[in-house]
Amino acid sequence: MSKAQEQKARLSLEMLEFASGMFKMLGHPLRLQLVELLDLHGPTTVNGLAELTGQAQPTVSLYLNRLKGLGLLGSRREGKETYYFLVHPKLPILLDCVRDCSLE
Amino acid sequence: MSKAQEQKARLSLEMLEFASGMFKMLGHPLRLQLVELLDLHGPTTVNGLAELTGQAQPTVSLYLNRLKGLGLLGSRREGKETYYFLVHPKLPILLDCVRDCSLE
DNA sequence: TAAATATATTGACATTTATACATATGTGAA
DNA sequence: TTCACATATGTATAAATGTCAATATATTTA
Repeated sequence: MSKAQEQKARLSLEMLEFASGMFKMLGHPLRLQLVELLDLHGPTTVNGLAELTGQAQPTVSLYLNRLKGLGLLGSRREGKETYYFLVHPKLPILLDCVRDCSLE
Repeated sequence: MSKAQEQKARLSLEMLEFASGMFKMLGHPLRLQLVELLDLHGPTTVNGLAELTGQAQPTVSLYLNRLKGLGLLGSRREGKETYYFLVHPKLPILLDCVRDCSLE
């Protein structure tokens, strides 16, 4: 089977569940903004993101944890601070899609 | 400003609202499956999609209308049947992202 | 150990959303 | 107009989610 045919194979129900879960997680303005800011600024602390978004710290922390739980983000602790960063390889592509849309 | 810099401009709150609304709409297994099937098969009737997904007709009709309302799908009536089809230009790109993920 | 700072967790409430079912609307053929 | 079929809409209940305040945990410094 050629590569093009492979790419157009029908998605399994399992994959649909997984992918829709991803989209659902991005289907919230603040969560999408957090991902976008991490794409622009690289690893950032919870308070840094709270200031950039103007949201309360517990709210930001909660969403960052949920994004991490789904495999979209990672985190590392440095002293008192926790830096979050993108880990899922497709996120920059999705964000570029969104940026393209905003230019049209 | 270079094209690369344009592409990395920070998204407006308006755009974040709009884009997260799109992702939210795709954040449901059946809605994502409907979009995927329309990408694979081209324009398809409501009953056709109900059979392909195994879901009840009212459920499929409801979701198709919501996808259309957000500008992701279009429809045309031919006699008794209504054909739905993709209209948003970024959907095939997003679906290819998902298909790529399922191969890794 | 105590205090200060950064982050994570919990609980309560309102709102939204999913789901299933019944039914209404619209179309073409008899 | 009446019937049969395709689609759309409405309703009710259950489940999931957002939001925010209070509080707990963890780390560093005094």
